[in-house]
Amino acid sequence: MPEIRCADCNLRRLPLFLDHTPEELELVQSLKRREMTVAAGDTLIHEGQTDAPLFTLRVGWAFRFKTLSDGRRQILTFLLPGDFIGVQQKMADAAAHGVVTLTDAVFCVFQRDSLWQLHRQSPTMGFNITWLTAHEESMVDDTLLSVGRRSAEERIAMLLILLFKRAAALQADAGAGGVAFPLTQQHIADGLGLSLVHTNKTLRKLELRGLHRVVDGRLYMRDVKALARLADLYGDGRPAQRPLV
Amino acid sequence: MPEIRCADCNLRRLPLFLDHTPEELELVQSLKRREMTVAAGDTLIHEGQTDAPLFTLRVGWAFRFKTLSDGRRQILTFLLPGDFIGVQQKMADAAAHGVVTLTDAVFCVFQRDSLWQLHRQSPTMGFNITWLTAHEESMVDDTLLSVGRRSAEERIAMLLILLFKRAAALQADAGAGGVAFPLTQQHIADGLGLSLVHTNKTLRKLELRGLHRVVDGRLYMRDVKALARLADLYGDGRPAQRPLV
DNA sequence: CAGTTAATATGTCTTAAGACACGTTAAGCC
DNA sequence: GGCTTAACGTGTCTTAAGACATATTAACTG
Repeated sequence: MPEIRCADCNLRRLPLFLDHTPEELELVQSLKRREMTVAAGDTLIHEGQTDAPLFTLRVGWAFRFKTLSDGRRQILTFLLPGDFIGVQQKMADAAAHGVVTLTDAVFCVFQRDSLWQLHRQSPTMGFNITWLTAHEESMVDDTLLSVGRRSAEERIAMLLILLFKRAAALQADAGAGGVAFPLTQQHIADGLGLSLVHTNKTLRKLELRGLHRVVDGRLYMRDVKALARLADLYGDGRPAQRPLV
Repeated sequence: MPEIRCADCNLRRLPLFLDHTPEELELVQSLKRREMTVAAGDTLIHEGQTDAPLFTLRVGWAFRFKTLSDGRRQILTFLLPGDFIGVQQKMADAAAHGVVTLTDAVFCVFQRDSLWQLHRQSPTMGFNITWLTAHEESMVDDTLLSVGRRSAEERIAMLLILLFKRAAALQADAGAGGVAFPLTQQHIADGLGLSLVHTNKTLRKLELRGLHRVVDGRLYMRDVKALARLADLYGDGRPAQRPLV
């Protein structure tokens, strides 16, 4: 199967992503080494690995996580198409995080010094990298607020809304018929600092109250207003337009 | 009182910070508008404010936080001298976080387009900004792991170790006689997703076990090994050398 | 097609952490 | 010297979430 040219990348057609100049696209293209197809549940980056290259997730979902030595796991963020992966590894003093796929996935793999090359050859792309990194952090900030201060119900409401919006922004029809939702309840639990059982019960409760529905790997929102009230979320929160590396 | 020239900044003499070229220093100097002195407990950036300038914390401690509408507060990170503040506000789509000082503090204030100017005029400084942003994120990642998956005792052990190391790296004697520790128990609670009362009891328990001591606004480590074991922290974790903007 | 495994579901019991109600201590101040 | 206020400390009771024990269902597998 032929690899896609950056300029032809299907993601770029989505209104979620900013337009880039031909020069910028050419630069990104020149740093791209290959594409990599990975099965669901595979490890892309091992926890503690420090020599990983940079990736852009092109197809599929994944997540970043950390674990304690006795196995307790915390998922830091979920990764969706367009997410740029590996900036933290390049910088981290402390042990880094791992990355595992949730679905079959395709990644664009960049050469190791791309981070520097992007900054050196294009201030705009350098700025975009900073943007993406800051944006990633603000997602972790939100999760930290949830895990630290929200109840189990509130956390789940929050997660459902945010993931729904992110997923909807990646498809043409804005999620009217639901969105693909490849997380198991264990992933939700690990993302919210809850136990599997309590996650199941809470999810069940919200579903019974008619707030949402998960069937067959798809998430349907039934009462976004109620979920948003629960999560103490205001603003439409449509995801901002973002760069795509 | 005269403002300090970047090249003469006392922080730059610390081994914690990387050396910068005269050109880089000149660039930073040219973007600096003024210094700003702020009293302990004052608000530097209001939650939700989007037009804040960029700052570097030069003297004192502060913290970034988010709150829910009913007042529940989560501290995201603590800020120490050398920390660069405001990148997230510039990028955030969602409501941003606030910044409040813990002690009297001095900030260097940069003009509003500095983020772009740094990238445009110096790839190295642009790269440094990305570095700092990624580093900040990895601290939030660590906290999220704590809050999501560590017990109260473990969380407190973690926080004490990390803050002690950061504070020690900022003074000449590596913290042999303890380090200044301006947090109240309420701040610790808000940083770890605990209640004030439970924080007090847990802190008390660790102190009684001889693991640490807090007297008179200073933190003394009595048994770092035991604390590190509790926190499931390995590696000496000496903070990496970092850029200073 | 029995046999295994992953995911979801539910009931019962336990516990870590929260809530509430007080005390204590130290600092600032008219 | 009382008066106020902020931070710290402690005991008792409650509760949200965890632990454990089982089912159920669906998919995969040899």
